[in-house]
Amino acid sequence: MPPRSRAEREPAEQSPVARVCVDVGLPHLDRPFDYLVPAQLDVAAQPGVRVRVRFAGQLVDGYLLERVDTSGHAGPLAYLERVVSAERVLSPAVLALCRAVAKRYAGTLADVLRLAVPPRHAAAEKAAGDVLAAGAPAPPEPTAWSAYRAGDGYLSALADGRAPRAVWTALPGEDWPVRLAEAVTVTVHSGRSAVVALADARDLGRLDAALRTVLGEGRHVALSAALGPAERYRRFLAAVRGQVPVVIGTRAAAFAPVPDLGLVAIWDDGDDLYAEPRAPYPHTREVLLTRAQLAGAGALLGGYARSVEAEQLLDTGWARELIASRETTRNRAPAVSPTADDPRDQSAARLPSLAWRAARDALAAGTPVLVQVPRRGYLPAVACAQCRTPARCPHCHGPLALPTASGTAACRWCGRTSAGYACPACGGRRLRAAVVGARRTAEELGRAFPGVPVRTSGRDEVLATVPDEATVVVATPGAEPVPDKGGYGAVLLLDTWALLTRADLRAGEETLRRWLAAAALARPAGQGGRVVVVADGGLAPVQALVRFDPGWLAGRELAERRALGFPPAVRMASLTGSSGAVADLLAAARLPPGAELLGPVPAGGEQERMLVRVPRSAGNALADALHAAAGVRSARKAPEPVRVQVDPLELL
DNA sequence: TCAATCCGTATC
DNA sequence: ATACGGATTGAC
Repeated sequence: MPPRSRAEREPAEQSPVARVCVDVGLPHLDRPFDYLVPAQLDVAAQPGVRVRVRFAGQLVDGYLLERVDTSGHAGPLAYLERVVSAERVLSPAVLALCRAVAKRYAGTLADVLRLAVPPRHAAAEKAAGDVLAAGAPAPPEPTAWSAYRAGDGYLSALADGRAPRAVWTALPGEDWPVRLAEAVTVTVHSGRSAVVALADARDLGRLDAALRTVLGEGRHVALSAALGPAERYRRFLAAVRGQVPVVIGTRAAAFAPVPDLGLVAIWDDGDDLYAEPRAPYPHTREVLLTRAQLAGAGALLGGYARSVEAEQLLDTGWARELIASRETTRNRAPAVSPTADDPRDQSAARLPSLAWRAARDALAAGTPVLVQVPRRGYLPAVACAQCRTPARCPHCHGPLALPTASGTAACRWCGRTSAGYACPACGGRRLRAAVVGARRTAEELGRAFPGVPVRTSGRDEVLATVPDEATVVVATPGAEPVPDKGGYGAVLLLDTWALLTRADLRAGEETLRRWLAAAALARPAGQGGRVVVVADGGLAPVQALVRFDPGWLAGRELAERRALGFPPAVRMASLTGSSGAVADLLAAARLPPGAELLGPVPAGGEQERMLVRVPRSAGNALADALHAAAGVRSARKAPEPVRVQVDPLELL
């Protein structure tokens, strides 16, 4: 009910001052503003509701953060214009989380709130949430967690209402959705709630199904951007209203409101989908860890692989290791053999003979075969057909694009065509697509294994499962179908050099992560399960795969990051913009002592990038300094923006 | 001396 | 962003 006229408005009797976070993206306005609550809005104007206020002459949206008795503001206060909805979408705990995330990432609270609270959908709000409050779920049964050394202890700690923190290295073949559902269920039984983050819709679907079975129907909601706005808001409201104790979902679910948090969990935290693309670019893992810290909740970082950040949590003692014994791991793992990528040793379909034999034997035994190939165009576009050296432009060293029908390859940077290309390494004159796409690989394999069905699973068309029979599946990383039962008889990892030679700090870790995701779907060696990786057996990621020991590689990588001074061993910020704007920001910033500047390097177009490096202990000071400097610039109406990213994923 | 305009600054 | 205040400029 809007007030009829300005003159009639009177302030509410109790706590007439509302502190409001206005939704403007300007860093220098990143603080609450005080408004008077008109008596008519007294009841609706509760902390956490959306409001509309007049700000600098225009109506803007905002969140009511708190009600207080008096304002420190010297001038007169304006009245709240409207309470958009009485729904309290921002809980105190989530507000505290958003503030911490904004601080950590040098961003504004308004920006983080946009990530945390989905857009309102009035119709969904009106339709009274009728999520069925199901009866008590079945008591948890003894679980397969005892295969891990501290597994039972971890679960009983959750059941006892404590807050254990662990990095969990899942066994090959592990039914991880069920294990996660068990951890969530014992937490719910302790009277607390849980939040679980998954990288993509497929993983989300698997955990969703496991929770229905283990926890019971109607006790959780799954949030993802793929839902329409109405359904997304409806499920968010179910959580806000305390109708479900468990929220699972992709990135944004890490902010989901649940009462009395007992556990945060994330599966496969190395997946780069967890890096939020919108300002201030927080990483889901960091959001959840911050949340566990603030709420005193347990934390579980699970995966077949181990990220360097997870390794660091073990190294600092923040989390404990949840891992099976070497013996158990050996018993569950397939046999892994590296084989050289030698063009002279190729049987059918460009397969090295070892890989071909492994596939043939698995098919003969009536088991499925998984072939993992990198996504087409993944990196170097074109390579020498003979020695596979990536083809580079002779003029500017940019990558060459696929040869056109006329046989010339054009540079993707400078556009020059090089008709008479000769490989600088071997003198070869023929070029080929560096990564053979999944589809063509499938055609070639179909010819190599006549009579066997060959299917593909890629980004555009993902197969969820594969039956336990003689079938070849060609999949790109992340799209590997899960075997109905038993597991693959053979897993072939092809064109691995395209992953390994990526110019990325995380290439080794990322390669192992993708290999393990495929290899973990193979049968144990005792049941004939084999993995053939077409790569040099001396490489560290290959050794880690052979031993199924991702912790070993993560430890090495962490040591290397320390030596090189890269995150997570240090805190870094990247500043991207025009060279003038970046210099301007740095001039305005009071960087903490010992801050080191790296760069500038060109960052595409007119843009360039500077890196600022500080010890981890100065991370907060760095973020504060950059946020303040951005505020000074925006107050001055500096025309050119600078993008500030703290610990960005792609650093090289 | 006054009004139109420019610039800087706060935005409750 | 926009709105306001104080300074600046130009014409009477």
